Amino acid sequence: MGPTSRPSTSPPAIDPKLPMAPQVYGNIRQSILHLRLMPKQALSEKELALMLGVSRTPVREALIKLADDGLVDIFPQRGTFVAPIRVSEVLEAQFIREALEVSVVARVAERSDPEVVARLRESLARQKRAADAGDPEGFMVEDENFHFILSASVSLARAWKVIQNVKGQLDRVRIMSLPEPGHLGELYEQHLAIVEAIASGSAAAARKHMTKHLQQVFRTIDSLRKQRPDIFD
Amino acid sequence: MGPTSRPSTSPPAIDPKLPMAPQVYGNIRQSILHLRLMPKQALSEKELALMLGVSRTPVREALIKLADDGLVDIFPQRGTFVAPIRVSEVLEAQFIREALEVSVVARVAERSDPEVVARLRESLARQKRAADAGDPEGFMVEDENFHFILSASVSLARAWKVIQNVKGQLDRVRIMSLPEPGHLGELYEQHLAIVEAIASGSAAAARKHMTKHLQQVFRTIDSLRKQRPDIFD
DNA sequence: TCAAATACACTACCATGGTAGTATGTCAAT
DNA sequence: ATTGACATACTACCATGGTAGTGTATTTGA
Repeated sequence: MGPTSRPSTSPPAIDPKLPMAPQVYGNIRQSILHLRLMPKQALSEKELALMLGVSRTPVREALIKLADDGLVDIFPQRGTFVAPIRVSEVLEAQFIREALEVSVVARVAERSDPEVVARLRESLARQKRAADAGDPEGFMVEDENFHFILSASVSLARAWKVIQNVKGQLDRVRIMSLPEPGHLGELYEQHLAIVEAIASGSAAAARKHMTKHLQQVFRTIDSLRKQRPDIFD
Repeated sequence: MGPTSRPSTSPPAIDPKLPMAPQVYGNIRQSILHLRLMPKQALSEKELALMLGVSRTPVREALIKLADDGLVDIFPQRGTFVAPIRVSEVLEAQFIREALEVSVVARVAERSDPEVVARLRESLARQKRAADAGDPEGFMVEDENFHFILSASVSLARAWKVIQNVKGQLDRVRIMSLPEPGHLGELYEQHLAIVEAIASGSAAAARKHMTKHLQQVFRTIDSLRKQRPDIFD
């Protein structure tokens, strides 16, 4: 691989000027979500600290937060392990996310702010480009941004934080299914329908389309359990 | 105060056999919610560690988690402070809680499990006793339990965790308003209506009554802002 | 050969010392 | 009287050593 080629998802380097703990958290989290750290794999504070070039304290703090997210299991005095993909927890994360995002998008549709709609349409354009180019990584980033715009536009920062946290349980299956042919286009169409509902000021339609969009993950889980039964509970 | 009198809410003692960090977290959290630690008050790792008889590490970990809950503000290299009651954050917490609990109770009503209804009625009986006795502390405990039963009965442990976390923002105002005359009875009646809806299997009615119940806090905020403007942002 | 006892390597947890960064109060210079 | 430099006293953050508890391999007993 030449210096110009971008690794599929390189773990971001650690900046010694910034607080270490959040960076370590983000780094490990991304590694788990992208399955560089495989489910059930043992993680050791000492080893991670060595790899990331920091001491054990920020690593420990990061692992505690990841345990809170349900992405790692900490067994006191025994060890810390990447959490297996537990279907029940994925479904519960979906339930929580759906409850929140549907409520959020309803509020967005009630306001139906043209400036917000414009920003959403810009995001849609970028999504279309990524989908047409067959760029799952790029699409993923813009997908995140799309959903962020919704929460932020109605000043629900905390809701976004909660969604982000529980979404970790969903992202591992979502990321694995992204490369499937036609999938990106499907997601784009669903986003489009949501924006149209918002633009028309119909909270009920926005709710409906968001619900359908988020329940897409059910199909993803089914197909994935057949292909990769090894990484489930 | 004699040895038989129970302090209104004594901070639970630290058990050296159990993991310290969660105990410290719970202890400080309760102190904040019950306003023994006042908004904007400075907290120092060292001082808290000394008071609780533990080292600074578990205190630090507890404070990090409390910062995540929005109950303390950590300013790196400057200090940690009990978060003021920010109305915008209280309202957002209400939004999140409402979205989740309404979805939960709808699911509970869809199932309408008689065994669950029976457990809810038992909780109602205990609430009534506490309300009639004018025991806000006892009512509060049973209130928590009531809402816990709802989430647990449909196997939504994570949802309960999320609700608990964001509810911290609401509890400070809720706890202050509990002693108001007639308030306990009101809450009891609202709980009762919710249980009736569940028993009749009407998800729509359950949603409606839960929404109304949770929006009670709006009135609480209004009256409290007039009485105690000092503790708001 | 097999079971119980032991030693070992490993863990997360807690305690504590060092460091860089920030606020405040003191004092000199203008 | 006001401003600037400097010393001091804090802070959160990170590094690291010690400890009790846990699995596993090894040895010891028959």
